[in-house]
Amino acid sequence: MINITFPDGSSRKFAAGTTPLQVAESISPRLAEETFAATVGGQSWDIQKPIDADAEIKLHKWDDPEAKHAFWHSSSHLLAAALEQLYPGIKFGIGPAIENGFYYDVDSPTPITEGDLPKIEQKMLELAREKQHFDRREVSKAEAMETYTKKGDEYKCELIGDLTDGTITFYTNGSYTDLCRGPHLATTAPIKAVKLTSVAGAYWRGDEKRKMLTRIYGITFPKKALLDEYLALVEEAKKRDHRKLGKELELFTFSPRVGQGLPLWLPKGAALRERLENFLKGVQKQYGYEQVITPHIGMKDLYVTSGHYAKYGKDSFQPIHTPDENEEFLLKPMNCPHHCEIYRSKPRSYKDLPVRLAEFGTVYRYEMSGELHGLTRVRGFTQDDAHLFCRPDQLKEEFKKVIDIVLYIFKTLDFKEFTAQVSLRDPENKEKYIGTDENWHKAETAIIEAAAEKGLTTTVETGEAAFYGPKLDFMVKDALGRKWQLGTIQVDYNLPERFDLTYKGSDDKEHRPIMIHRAPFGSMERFVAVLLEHTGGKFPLWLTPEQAVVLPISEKYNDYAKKVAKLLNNCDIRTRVDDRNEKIGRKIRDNELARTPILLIVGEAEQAGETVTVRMQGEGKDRGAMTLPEFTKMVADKVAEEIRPIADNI
RNA sequence: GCCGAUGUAGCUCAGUUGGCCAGAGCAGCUGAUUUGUAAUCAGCUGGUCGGGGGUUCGAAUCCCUCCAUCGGCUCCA
Repeated sequence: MINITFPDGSSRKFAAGTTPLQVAESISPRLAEETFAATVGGQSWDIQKPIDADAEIKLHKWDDPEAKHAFWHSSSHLLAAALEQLYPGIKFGIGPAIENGFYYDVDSPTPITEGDLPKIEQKMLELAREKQHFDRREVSKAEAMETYTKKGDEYKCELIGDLTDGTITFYTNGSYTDLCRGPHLATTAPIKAVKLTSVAGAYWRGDEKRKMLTRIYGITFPKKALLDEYLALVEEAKKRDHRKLGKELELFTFSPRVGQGLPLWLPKGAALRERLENFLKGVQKQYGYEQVITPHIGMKDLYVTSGHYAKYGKDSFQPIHTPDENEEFLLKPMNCPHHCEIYRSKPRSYKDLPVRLAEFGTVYRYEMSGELHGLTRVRGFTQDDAHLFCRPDQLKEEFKKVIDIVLYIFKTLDFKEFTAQVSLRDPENKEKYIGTDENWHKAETAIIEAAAEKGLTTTVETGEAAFYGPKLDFMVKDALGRKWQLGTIQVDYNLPERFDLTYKGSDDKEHRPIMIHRAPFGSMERFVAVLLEHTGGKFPLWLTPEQAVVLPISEKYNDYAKKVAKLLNNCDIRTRVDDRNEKIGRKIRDNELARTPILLIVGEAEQAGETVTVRMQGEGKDRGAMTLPEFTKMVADKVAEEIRPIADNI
């Protein structure tokens, strides 16, 4: 007999060799049906794999990531099984479970296109209904190699070559056998709904010098309803795609004549962006930042000095040709070297620090054409950049203040869920980084303590630090639960060294300042994209390009409408008149679709009473008539509610 | 950059066994209507069918090439 301990601490005796599935069955048949994976003694475990010794057990139902992983991994084998029947001679690369579903990389003798996916789905469902068992078998390296050599699958042979003898397992379902670590479902029966989402090319082992395989992406569910839910979410995400909304709301556009990845901001987009910039400028001013302005180009030597030129390679930089052949300018790929030169422009005393230089600096980076994507990946973008030069004893305090700014921004823009990642250096590979152990230790401690003192929940990633210092990155979750990386705060010992930045200490000696790079938005482009997808284009009132539109019932009231708009604009409420010769229903429809937050309807009654009838976006009906003072107060209150002073938030 | 798909009016999209002057809806313009809470009616304008080259009596449609857009390019068996 063995002792099985459950997560709640209780334990029961079972015969040795009992499987997690049998454990589940002993509790309830329903649980057995819903259990897709198990963790036994801290290790992921097939639910049909016998347990031979005392162990702690955790049974995973669909909502656990472990269950989804086993479910999707098994699904990728099911896909492979279907492909093997439909495309004889097909060879297989890898087929893992991923965050949303799974994929399999294949080398098919006949091309597979999107049009083929439905028939593959059908085959998968057919095989799933056969309730094929997943059988696990340990094999020797020699046997594994022989199997795949015989089969002529060079990809699997290569994988086996990298594995250690004695750790290799095969899984078989139906007539299909695959090299796999597992774990898997007990049978294919729970796979009730299948959707193959796309086919794409993918390099074998991600190496662009190697052969390109066909990657088939898919997702499966234990219930049809879950698939429908998933597809609905995908639909919603498509509706909120910032590229689509950017066009619909006339925020930005691209032109091939200007160039790939170079966004053109339209009037409304520029207004939105300007408002965001002013918001951040206002916050930064309160924190003692000073705005600076630096050119869009710099001498090549500047970037050689900073080390960026060597680090990123010359292909990332755009040369600017001038009549003088001896001059070489580059388009500015980052602002830091320019700000270092500003720091250097006069002698600094320890009393002057911290020096906080901020700039909405536009930079240019030559991303590979296939990497470009809407506003999130572009070749020219504006960083909400700032560089703080401080003394070692100020580092932690400065870092905490930057965290405050980031948190204030998230709160004001309604990003309720976010995580923070601390990236440290890899202590095993110190030579990859520059700087002394002492400085690294100080900087890492400062970040960890600052984050803890600000009450942040952080994950720590060792080896993810920049070569010049540790950093803290913020990831937000948007309204659809998708994660985006936004702000970043980085400590840098490198540039002060390279630019020989100093300050005179109280001891009358020269000291080296520490630099903090930070960009709470990341870039204006990326932030606007994330904000668009987060809000679905329904921006908060303080931020939206057009706050109110006055809708005259007929042209007879256009003059009154214009008067209202003029008065409101004088009160800094961004207002326009929709004086088209259209019926009121039409005007409401168009302006609702344009996501205008406030519609003001004016006709006979309003004109006579000097009022406006207020209809808020999305409410479906109006709130009745208000006088203009009442209305402006309502707007002011709402904006004040949205954009609270920093002091209220930290 | 590479693999695959796509590119027709400002927008969304029809239009392939190659065949009369290339279509629709929306937007725009003109006129009628003067309207009370999600599309008033009528007329009109608008396209080098992504660019260039080729095949053909004839090309949006077939071929080549270039450009752009979209999906993807280790979340390791």
